Amino acid sequence: MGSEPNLLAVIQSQLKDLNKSETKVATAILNAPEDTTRSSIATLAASAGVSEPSVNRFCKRFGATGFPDFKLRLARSLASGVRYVSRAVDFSDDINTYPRKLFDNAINALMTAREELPLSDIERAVDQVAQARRVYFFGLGTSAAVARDAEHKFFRFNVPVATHEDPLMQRMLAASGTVGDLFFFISHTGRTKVLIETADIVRQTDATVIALTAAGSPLAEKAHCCINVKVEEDTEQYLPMTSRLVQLTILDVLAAGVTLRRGEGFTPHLARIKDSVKDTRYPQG
Amino acid sequence: MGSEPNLLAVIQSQLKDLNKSETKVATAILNAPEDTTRSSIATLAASAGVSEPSVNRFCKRFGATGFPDFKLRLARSLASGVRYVSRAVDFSDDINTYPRKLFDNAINALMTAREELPLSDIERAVDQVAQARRVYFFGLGTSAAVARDAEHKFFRFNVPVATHEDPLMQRMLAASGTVGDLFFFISHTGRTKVLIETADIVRQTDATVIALTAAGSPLAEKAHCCINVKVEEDTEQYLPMTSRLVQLTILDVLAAGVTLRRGEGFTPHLARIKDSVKDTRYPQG
DNA sequence: CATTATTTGTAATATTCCTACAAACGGGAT
DNA sequence: ATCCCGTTTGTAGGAATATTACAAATAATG
Repeated sequence: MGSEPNLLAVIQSQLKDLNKSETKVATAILNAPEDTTRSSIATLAASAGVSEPSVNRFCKRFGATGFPDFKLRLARSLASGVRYVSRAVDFSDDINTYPRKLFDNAINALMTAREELPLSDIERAVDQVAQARRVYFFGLGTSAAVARDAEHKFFRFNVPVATHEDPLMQRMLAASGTVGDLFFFISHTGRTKVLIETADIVRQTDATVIALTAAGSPLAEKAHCCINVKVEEDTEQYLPMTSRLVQLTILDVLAAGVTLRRGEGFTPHLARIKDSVKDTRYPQG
Repeated sequence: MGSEPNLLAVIQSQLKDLNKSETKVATAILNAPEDTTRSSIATLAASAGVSEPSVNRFCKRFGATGFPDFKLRLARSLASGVRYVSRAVDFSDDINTYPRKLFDNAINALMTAREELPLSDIERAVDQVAQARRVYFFGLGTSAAVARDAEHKFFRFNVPVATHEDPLMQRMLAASGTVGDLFFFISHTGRTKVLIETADIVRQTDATVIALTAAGSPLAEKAHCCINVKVEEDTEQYLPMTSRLVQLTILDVLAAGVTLRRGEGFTPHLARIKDSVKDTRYPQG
């Protein structure tokens, strides 16, 4: 199920390429999207000041099979998070708009990712992690924080785990890889030179490379197993925000997968780890 | 917009109170909710093995005015995040279910948070950060990774920013705080003793304390300004997953807020920082 | 076992939607 | 300006879809 981009946004963006009656229909819908989902084609035609077939043609123009299908898509769009047509925060935003926009973007990214989860890649990655003798999480910049988070998750599986932000350290460790070692690269762009070079070094050993990065990127090419994160983000202009949320969630998925692989007998071990921090906290309530 | 409870969940929960044909309809819908939104009442009636009026009655029983309205509600439910009634991953899950569950949980947490954004707290926090002479991000465990991420975001504002995971270091820095210093505490539970003690130490100075943590927690009490993250998560049994996503997104919001506060003249500065890493990457394409 | 309440289906009706076609409109050439 | 052609828009009839009224069947109760 390829989740389409927000329908309202699409209509908005094509607004100037529409003819007269289509424009009328478009503005009517944009003005009252919620109502549109509840109205009949006759009602909408009336409130737009056009005939019913015009509405029908409008719907087909936007990929629907007809008006009912269009309403369904619209309802989905409205429910699915993003309310603002323009997603980027700009200087005309204020406290009432930009927090929502950012949350909308985050939600949208996760929903998109959810629809296109590379389940087989995930499964292979879980296998690799579950079997690994040692795991390194390497990332730079924003992804370094993600790598750190991964470390916090994966040490629980009784596998030595390490994170390093120092590229030299990363290279040397990469060169020392052997069978059973797993190098887990995290990168939003997949085009960071030093990371790619390091991945290259790993490939000259018997160790395994997993990449959590953009599909088709140079880093993805180097990996034995790549989990593609496809997030449309204007990284050139803004900071990567949503991509790291997706990355973190995918790491959660991997961790859950390894837990399931370990089986029910493993839960006491996890519980012991949890218990160990109990005394560092004030009790609830 | 009061987000109604998930329609599938409602149907599921009332399943045993339904009569024979209603049960048939319910199971048909639960088995193929996506398809249902696309089918006509005749199709659904056939696949459930009942008559059309039975389907219609079923729809009305669940609050819809009729079948089309029901489909609309169903579409909304499907789009709006959580699909599974039970959210926790357990050992009966497999690759086809647990990744989705985890994503559902993440999306749900963000949607919930979006509906209850503490805008005035956010605004105050933005003020504080924008004016600060120096900012420290303190977190432990999972929140340490969040703090690290925050550091990566906020150094761009020409304010000295630091993160420390060492509690002793945190204490000493806390004690050295003066007017203009901002100590930003990040914690899921808000009950971590050492963090709270450190916040206490800050309060004995002229520095400011901001907390990104659970409402009503001991840590929240210590803060001049607290941004409450209300995420229902069974932290006792599982690891905090969704809460850190919300925290990260809120930090994005704060960063955006500070950017807006700095004004349009500040963008060249941000662009310069971005440009500085350009040569570390292979060009796109 | 009869009676009544509930459930379910049939068939007719009402609503909604779509298609074919014709009229109106607009732009370009003579 | 006027004719022609392509596009746009509306009208009207017909098809699909959904709803209602009612009757048959089933289950529940005394």
